[in-house]
Amino acid sequence: MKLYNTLSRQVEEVKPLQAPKVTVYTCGPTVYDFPHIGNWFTFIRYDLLVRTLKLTGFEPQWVMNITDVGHLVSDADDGEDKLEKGAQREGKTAWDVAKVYSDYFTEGLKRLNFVPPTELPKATDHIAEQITLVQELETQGFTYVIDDGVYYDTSKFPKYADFARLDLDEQQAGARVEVNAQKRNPTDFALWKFSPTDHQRDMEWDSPWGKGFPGWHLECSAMSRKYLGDTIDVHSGGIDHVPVHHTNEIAQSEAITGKPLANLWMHTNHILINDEKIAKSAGNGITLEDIEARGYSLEAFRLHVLESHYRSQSKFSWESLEAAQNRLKNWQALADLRWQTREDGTENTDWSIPESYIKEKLGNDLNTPEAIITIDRHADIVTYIPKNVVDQFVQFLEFVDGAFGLTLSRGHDITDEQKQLIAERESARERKDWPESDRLRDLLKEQGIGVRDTDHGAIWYRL
RNA sequence: GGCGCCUUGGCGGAGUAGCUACGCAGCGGUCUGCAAAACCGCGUACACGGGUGCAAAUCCCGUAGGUGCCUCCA
Repeated sequence: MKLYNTLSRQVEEVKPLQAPKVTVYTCGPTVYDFPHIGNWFTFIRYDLLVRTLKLTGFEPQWVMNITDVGHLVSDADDGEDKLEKGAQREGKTAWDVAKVYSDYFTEGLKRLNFVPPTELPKATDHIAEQITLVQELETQGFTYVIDDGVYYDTSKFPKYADFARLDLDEQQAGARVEVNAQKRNPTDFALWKFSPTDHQRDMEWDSPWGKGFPGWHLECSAMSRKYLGDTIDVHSGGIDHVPVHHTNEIAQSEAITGKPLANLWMHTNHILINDEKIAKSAGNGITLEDIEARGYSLEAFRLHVLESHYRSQSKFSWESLEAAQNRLKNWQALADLRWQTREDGTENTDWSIPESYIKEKLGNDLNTPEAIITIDRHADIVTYIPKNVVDQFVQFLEFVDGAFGLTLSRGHDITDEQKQLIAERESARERKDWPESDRLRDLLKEQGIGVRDTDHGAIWYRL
């Protein structure tokens, strides 16, 4: 199993510390609003990672955090809290908002057929661990206190710029004006923010430094350590996290443990809609509900996600989703051949061949586009399944479902009545009673069943 | 200003050197009772200019355009 490692900027073999166990940490959602499809793109790709690790013989332990603490829009004093803002918008407390959207998210994982993560820890359940972490950093001299909080002094961590290959001096030259003049370095970030004095926050906790709330990078350092130990095998997140969030996580965790936070860092690229990034202000925040409202299945959406490579900046369009849905139908038609086996025939596909090919492609930095072709090819060529290989075929379908998170193997046969209609149509055709055979074909069509005639009889498929 | 990425046919999107994926859409044909499916052919696909190779979409240099991040962000 090979993956591109942001740390080395190269494709590397995954080498877990305690194989076959492999620890995976994913930076999860901030639950202040409905996730848009760009968010789901990312999470589906981590699901793919976990599935592929399983496929290649590993036993993944997958932890994805849920950020349910409201963090400031920026570290500047005038920043707004996303959760509190969401609460204001909906006339609720930040706690209510966090609950609603975190429930929505976990429900979404099920709707999209995710492998259930081993843990889905919430930041608000790990305040004590986060405070401990700040204390450890304080003991080791990495912190300082200013008016609005406890900060991390990035100049004390010499490797700070290494991970993202930042050029701190040049960056400062063109960066926007730093609002907080009390910070020692522009890259310094809050570990613990003090509550404002003029009003009460919905979410705040006592700490050795006063009432407040944790900085937003802190939870990942605290929770990954708690659940997966000092060094994670694969740490994943959106590409936008490289220069700030993950850089800061590394600074926090490695300052304390002296060990690598993760051996391999996987980052997914973002998608574009109409050549623009997804942003609430652009009004292109499409949700799962929008997809379903247009008549597309979430399974088609999942397949659409897998059609592009996770490191490329791919595009979303309704046309592409339509194409994915058609592709899925082709695959479903192939899967439905399991109900239409024949005793005789020379068709003799060895289903272990595409299986190992798909494994090989996925194992090579999750090359889903190439893996997908394999199934297309077979969906084109195979017209029936001999009875004696149906078990192997079903096993292949289960393999595909496991690899891509689909439900091809969970299909069901058509009803006896429908089979009867097909048989009647067959005999009508033998009698050359074309009006009757066309009537029966239309009847089946109304029931969502298409029929096509081959040299070895009629084959049905779902429309 | 800094750090990156990208540019493939009507659309989407693969492809790290040689035989030119795949899905969607179009045209012509074979086949078919009609369909469907499949297959064949077509619309001369690889931003531009150099370079290195017997050979480049694929490697190197440059140009143009686009785009992401540096601020919350998947």
